[in-house]
Amino acid sequence: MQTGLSPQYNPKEIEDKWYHVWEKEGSFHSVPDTSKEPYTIVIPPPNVTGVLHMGHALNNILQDILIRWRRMQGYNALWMPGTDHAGIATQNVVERELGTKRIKRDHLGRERFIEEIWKWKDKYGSTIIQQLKKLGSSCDWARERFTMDEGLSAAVKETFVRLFKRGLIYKGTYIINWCPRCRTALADDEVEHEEHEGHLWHIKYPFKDAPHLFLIVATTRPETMLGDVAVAVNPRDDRYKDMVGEILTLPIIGRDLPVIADEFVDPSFGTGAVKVTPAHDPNDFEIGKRHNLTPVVIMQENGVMNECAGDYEGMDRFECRDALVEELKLKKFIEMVTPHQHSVGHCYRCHCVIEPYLSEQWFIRMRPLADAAIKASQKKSVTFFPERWEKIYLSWLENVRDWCISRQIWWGHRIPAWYCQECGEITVTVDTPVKCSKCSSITLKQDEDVLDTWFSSALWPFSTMGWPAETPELRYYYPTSTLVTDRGIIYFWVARMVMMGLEIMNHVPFKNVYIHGTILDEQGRKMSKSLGNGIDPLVMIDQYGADALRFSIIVLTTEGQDIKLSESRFEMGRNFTNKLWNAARFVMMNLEEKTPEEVHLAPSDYQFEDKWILSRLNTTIKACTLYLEQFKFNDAAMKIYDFTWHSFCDWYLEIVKIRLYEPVSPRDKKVAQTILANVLSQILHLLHPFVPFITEELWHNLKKAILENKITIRKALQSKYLMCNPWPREEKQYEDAIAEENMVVLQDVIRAIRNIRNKMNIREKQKLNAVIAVTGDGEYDLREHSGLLKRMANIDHLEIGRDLTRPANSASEVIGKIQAFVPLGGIIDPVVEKERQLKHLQQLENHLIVVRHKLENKDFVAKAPAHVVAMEQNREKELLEQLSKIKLILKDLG
RNA sequence: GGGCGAUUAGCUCAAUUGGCUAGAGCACUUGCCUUACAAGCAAGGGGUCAUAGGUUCGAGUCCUAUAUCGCCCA
Repeated sequence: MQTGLSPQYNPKEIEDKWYHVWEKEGSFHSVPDTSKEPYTIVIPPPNVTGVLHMGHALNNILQDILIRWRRMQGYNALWMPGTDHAGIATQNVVERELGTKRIKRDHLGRERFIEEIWKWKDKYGSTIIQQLKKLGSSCDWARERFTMDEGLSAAVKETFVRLFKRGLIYKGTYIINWCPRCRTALADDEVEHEEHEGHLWHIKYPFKDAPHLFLIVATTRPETMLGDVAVAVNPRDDRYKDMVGEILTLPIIGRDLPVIADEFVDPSFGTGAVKVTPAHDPNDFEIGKRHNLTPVVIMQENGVMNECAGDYEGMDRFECRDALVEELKLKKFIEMVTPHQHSVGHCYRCHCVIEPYLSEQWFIRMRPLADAAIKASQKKSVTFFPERWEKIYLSWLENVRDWCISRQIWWGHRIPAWYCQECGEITVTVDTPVKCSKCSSITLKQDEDVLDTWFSSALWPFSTMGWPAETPELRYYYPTSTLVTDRGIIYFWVARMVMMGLEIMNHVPFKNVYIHGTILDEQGRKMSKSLGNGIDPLVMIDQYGADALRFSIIVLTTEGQDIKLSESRFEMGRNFTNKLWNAARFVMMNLEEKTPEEVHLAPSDYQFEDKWILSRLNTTIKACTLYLEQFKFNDAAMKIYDFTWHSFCDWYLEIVKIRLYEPVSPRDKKVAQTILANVLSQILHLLHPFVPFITEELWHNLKKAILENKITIRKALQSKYLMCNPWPREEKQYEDAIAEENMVVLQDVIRAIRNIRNKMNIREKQKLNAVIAVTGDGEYDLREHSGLLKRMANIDHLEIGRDLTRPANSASEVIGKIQAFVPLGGIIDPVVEKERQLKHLQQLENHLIVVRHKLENKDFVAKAPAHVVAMEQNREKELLEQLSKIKLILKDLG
């Protein structure tokens, strides 16, 4: 018996091989074909700077399962891959690298710096793509896109121009979030808020006309007082009512500050009087507008104080804070300092403290776009799985503010707006204009800024399909079917894609959104580089194999819950792939015939166990398909796992060994071989989306063995590769409830006898005799299955009959209406046996108490459904019968 | 401050929408290298379902509080 397969599964020998074959054969490639239904997923494009982490792994495994499954189901499945140019992140990476060579981007200039980034991208940008391939991702690589490539850039420009013309994009001067390190504006959701232990400084502002009197304001950011233009109080605050209209003197600087009244001021915060710094605080900006105050900007773009900061010019903002507080203390302007916890915004790219900053930027008017996106989910044009995420999506859309889309960096899509140097007119067009649209001057200068990366990502579902060109792809694949992503980018990406899809394409970009959990470490913390608690998926693939990684991760993924992960969890997947490997090895070893003959089977050829395993398989196919339709990946995986291991391997393989080793007829052996091959083949099909490599490898070996040995396969071996074969279908004719019920009884009896063997210290190899007594009419004709029973429990002489009595010196077990007696003669340990029986007696009595308690409750009998009552009554009867049997045995034992 | 999620076996998680004695993987105990697999086989042990009330004939499941932990938003 040789199969050429090693007794241990070695993933390294096969994974790369199959990936290359699939790719070379174009198996991942999809082309529009109106005779087939499309199933489309666009990948959440990873950053070009990215390196595969566990979050990516989970995200892409889920997508690959869906794509492979739908492809097998006959859909024209497209998984559109690509990467994101990640403006700020990529620019930071390249700047850092140049920094090691003591080169600054300002020295290089814009064009040469961008050249450097492209060079970097060409060199490292495909890292994560190669890593996705290691996972087995069946993306259509021929269609791979990059958010900065020509087509996508055209889509960005076209969208910008359209939105501008529709009045949805405007330019204006507002308070935005400014990162002094990245030297750019950020959108609201690009700011991460963290609670900080800070201080509340109470500062005395003297009255101009009475410098010995003060009004005290409280602030968490004292350095911003340099930009103060007023002090505001609540108009209903009696403490300050009389002071409204008075003039204060800004300490240090000496600027006049009017005391103004504004509803916004919360009388309970601090002293109830707040300094107003319109250039450095969003609320103050609004107050400033209401009161016609001129903002004073006190900081440069790099966080260094400017000329308006007086003596503090040239000082970093935090140094300035310390120095200024010192000076205020010295000059007795500090009333008091109290500890104060407040939330501080940080840049999501560099973690630097964000500065609210007055600046002229481009914005998208969000209200109309958000309203459309809200309607889309309310109408279920977009459905979230699990559905609770819809609320998160809605709450953001309902409260969204205008989106600042301009970034003061160099790497990205340059804003298609040109300024006339003569008349100041702004021309917004897709193609570079030659002259001003108003005065025809040719002195045009393009806006220096680039667009937020998420602007281009928002177009991803249609820009990747060729839009703005009217491509067959766009018509065929849009809208896409499912989006799979992490909850972290519901705002950044999912909501914005919906808005842009509706605005530009007049249709949502995807029907379903599946939000999966976040991968955490063993202690439930997020995996991060700084904590060093990450698990590298590539190391895990190297150690356990990609399939083991995939299967383990999926088994742990329950309904969008977060996943606590440790390295040892991958053993589960490895053990399973090894089990599968060996089960297949066993099947193939036993298909081999010297002179194979073709036999066509009829259902009448099937033995009991054949009918049983086919019925179980059928149930498994049905459940697995249903679970996948509901995005219950782990239930689907567990179902096949359980069937493969605990039905097929533990029972079917063991039961049919006798038919393979000592066949009663060549035909019956052939029957067993055929069922083995067929069931294994179906298992490989069901498992393929989860563990693509090992299943493809085994299926090819199996296919070869099937053909060589003239096995009639249940399904024609259609495709060249398993990945292109049809997904198994539920077939009613294989359903066999009786076979399933009977097998449960047989398994119970076999386990009971094995238990006796174990408890009495009798080796497995030693044959025993057994007497099986069936009470009453004996629902199960055990005699029909006595062969199976004898073999599986290693019984020599077996007597089966109605109401047989217990032979002397027997160990016994009660299994429902059946009693199994194992005569042990001198080797029985009466003490152990009595203990066993007493324990069982106790269990049954406990159960009886519960059942009787229910039945004695009149309300239960009256109000519970009849079948529930009948069930309990029946149980009571069974329990009483079993108890009487055990009591009899105990009496015998003395 | 608001919202969401979690709390079930030593650990990590299930439980088909309220109805059999709450399941699985890992870990544990006992016995096995039985030629598919020791990454394995066979047989076991292990749970006051966070707490307190409530609804119901019946609650891990529904409701109301409370506690602890986590995430998001302000």
